[in-house]
Amino acid sequence: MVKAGTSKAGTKGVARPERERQIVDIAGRVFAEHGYAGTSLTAVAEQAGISKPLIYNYFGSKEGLFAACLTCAGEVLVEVIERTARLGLVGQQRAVVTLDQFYAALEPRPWMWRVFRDPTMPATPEIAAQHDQYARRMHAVGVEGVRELLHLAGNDDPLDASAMTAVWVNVFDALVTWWIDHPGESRASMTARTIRLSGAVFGPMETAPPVGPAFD
Amino acid sequence: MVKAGTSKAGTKGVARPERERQIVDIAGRVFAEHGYAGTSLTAVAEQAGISKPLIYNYFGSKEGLFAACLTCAGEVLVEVIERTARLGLVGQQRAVVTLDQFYAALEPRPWMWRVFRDPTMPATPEIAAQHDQYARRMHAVGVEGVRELLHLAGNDDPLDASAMTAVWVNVFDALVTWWIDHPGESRASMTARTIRLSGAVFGPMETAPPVGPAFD
DNA sequence: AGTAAGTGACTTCTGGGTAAGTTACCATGG
DNA sequence: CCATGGTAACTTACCCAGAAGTCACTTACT
Repeated sequence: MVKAGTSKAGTKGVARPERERQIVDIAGRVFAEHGYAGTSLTAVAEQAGISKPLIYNYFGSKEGLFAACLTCAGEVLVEVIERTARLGLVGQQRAVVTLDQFYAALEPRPWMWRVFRDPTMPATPEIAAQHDQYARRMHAVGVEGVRELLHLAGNDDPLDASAMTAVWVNVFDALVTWWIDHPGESRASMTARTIRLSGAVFGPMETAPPVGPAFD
Repeated sequence: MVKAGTSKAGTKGVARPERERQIVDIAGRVFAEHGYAGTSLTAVAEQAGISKPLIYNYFGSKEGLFAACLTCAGEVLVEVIERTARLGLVGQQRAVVTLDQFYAALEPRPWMWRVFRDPTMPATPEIAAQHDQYARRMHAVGVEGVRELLHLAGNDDPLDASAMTAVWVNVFDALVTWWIDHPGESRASMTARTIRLSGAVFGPMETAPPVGPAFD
């Protein structure tokens, strides 16, 4: 033994699963703020109050840590969008309710959205495949709604539907990002704002949408 | 002298201003693809067919090179948006014409948009101030148009206008990014698509917009 | 000859990743 | 109730590739 008592090694009584959740949450925040490429694991470890090797112990690599964050984000976001789609709403109502559900899901962890859309995420096949899987499922739901809208306007061009879906996703992005930049706003006030803006653009809705808790 | 004739040093007959433009153009492309944080100047130099010290000679640092790209992008984009605003169009027409002008401006250098919105750009005060300056001017123009739209709907909330502007900017972003991802599309086909989508969402326009060359 | 354009070969430092060890918890057997 | 060893949680101190940044030098044009 060397100078017993001076070393700070040794368990702190935190079990692995809890510590992993903790690290993913911190890392997600840092990834969201600086992007994958701009993030150093030293900084993450510092923020999390632990040492770098522990991260490697649990996640294997920087990419592995990002993959964990991506899985966390992807699962939540896909779940929300697919569940909301099953409500069977259409048009403006569908849009507003989906946004409201997103706000609810992102309220505790706003970093999820940024991580999912990080343009600097690693370009490896593993990450790409993982991201693609979630993106496809979300895109499929989005395209379905968009195609219906375009069809009503007499447009069945698949490229138009693709572009329109991109627009729609970015509208989400704008509102979520705006929300992150205005931390004073609650989920409720964001949803109210969404309804006002939607009304200003498309005209007011006939019936109030069934906005409620995240899980009905 | 050491082994005269084997060295590859010496001018290649390219004047500094031209070489600078060249480097900015290449660097812009690389920054756009990998983000500032993910880009190495060695790679840029390689792509440009020159050596790294020349970049440092002309731009001082990696940040300086990025600043040059940002200036280039910011000037062009602000000029487009302010000039288009002066046309005095409103509503749907204004939106479509602005987008068309953006497509025209970005056709030769699509990287400008990505560089301007790079989330990994250096967080130094200099860069932040520079970016802010351009962003403010663009936002101001956007907010002006948006406020009018909202006012017509009886909404004068400044926060609503701010959020709506963010949405509007991201709609741009979506279409430009979609375009970058679909290199087969020309500016003309993008504008046509924009008009179709705008019509599907807001209803067809009464009068055709005056879409023309970048400079009238 | 003077200067602008240009480079090879360095130094330095950051950040991903690792080896080897330290400490606390927890089961057992006495 | 206490020693004792096994394991899981943790750290310090390091390696090393690659990228930022620099220096001394060379070549071509005028």
